[in-house]
Amino acid sequence: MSQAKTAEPRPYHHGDLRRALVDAARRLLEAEGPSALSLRAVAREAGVSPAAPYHHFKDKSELLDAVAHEGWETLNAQMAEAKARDTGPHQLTGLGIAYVCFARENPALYRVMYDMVREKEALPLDVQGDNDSAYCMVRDTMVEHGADPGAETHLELATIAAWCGAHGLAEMAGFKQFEHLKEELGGERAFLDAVLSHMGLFTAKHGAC
Amino acid sequence: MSQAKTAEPRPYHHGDLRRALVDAARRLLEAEGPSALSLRAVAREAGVSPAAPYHHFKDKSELLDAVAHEGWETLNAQMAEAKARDTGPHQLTGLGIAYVCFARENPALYRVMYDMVREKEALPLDVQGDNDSAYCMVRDTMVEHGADPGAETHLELATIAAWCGAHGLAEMAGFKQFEHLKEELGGERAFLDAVLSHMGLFTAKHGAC
DNA sequence: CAAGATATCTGTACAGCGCTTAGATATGAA
DNA sequence: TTCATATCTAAGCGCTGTACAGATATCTTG
Repeated sequence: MSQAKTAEPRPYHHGDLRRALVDAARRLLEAEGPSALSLRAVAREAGVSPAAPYHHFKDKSELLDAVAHEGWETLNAQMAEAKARDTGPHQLTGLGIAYVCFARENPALYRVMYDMVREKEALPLDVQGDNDSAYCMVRDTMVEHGADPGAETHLELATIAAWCGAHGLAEMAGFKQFEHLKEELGGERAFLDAVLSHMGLFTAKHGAC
Repeated sequence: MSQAKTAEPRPYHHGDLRRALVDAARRLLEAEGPSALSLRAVAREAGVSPAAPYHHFKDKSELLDAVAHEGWETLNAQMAEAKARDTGPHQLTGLGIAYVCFARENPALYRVMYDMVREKEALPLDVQGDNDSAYCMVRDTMVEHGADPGAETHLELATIAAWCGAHGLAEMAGFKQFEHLKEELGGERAFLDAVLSHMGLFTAKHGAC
């Protein structure tokens, strides 16, 4: 491509309202939670009129899509980092911990991410393709030194099972019923480690969050 | 108690508007999905004014609580039924299947149920108490003939791990990426069976949905 | 049966929401 | 300089959750 005609539209008035809107949304999300994420509130936070966002996003859900997309990118990056940090046999555990820790540290963002996933009924990145999505990272790590390569083990199914467990734990780790367990085990991190190891698909204990 | 003073409030005008509202909500939920569940729409469906529900529910979320509560009761009943149907070594698998099947057959209701759970940050029924909640049922079944009673097995953690896996699968089983797997395995039911069995905590395959 | 207390429901209203439309304004191209 | 176009504002529609005043039906008490 040439330089800056078809590549980037480069807005005029605001500089980059699209960017500013996504940032404002993330700021609101962290400060006030997912229920405060109205289009009008985002526009207010960004200092523009309520109708301005419609020149950059088809509707509200498209804005949330953009926020969620950045969330998935961050999650992918953090999991890649965890994988690079530990190349030993506990890599899978490290990935699981990284996943759950991200969700626990960014609960509002994780909720927006999964709201979008539920609406689309699909994980955000192509599972088939050999891209570097988190899902494929888990699957590949499973091949390298995953669970026992028994006769009945189906790679894709094992990956799905692991993903389901990690997602379930990510959503439920904060439940009040489990607080006594966290104390018993010595903190939330130990609790996450313990539950993941009981899932069988994340084999040993580790330290990577 | 005597007859009808402290027992049931028995409303006057409508007969039992509270009941009618919950039923209307469930009807709307099944017909139009969770996004159509506005308080006004429920009141419309029940044939009363928009303000009428406020004499029976503090606010909208309390109405949804009631709907979700009935959902959990139904789920508990279906799991108890599954447990009674098969008293053999595959009881745990039957419970897992019953859980996921309920969620898959009542997706909108399951969403309302878990929205409430996420908001309260707690499972709906007391996990500690020895009541007959689904959670306790899973735990007890695990004791009776669950996974291997190895040295490192912590009953509560194993139950949580199983619950996380089942919830994850319940939310993700419908994802488009998994359709080719369902075909490969011969239907969604076989897919659910296979993923659950890969979780390790639900041991063998079974037939109970 | 009469009458007052109370629970239930209606009508109306308000602020906030997502979104649309028409018009103003700033920018890039001719 | 002029025009086309991209960007933003102002105003408004129908919807939402919720509050309040008043009407009405039922229960309770005499």
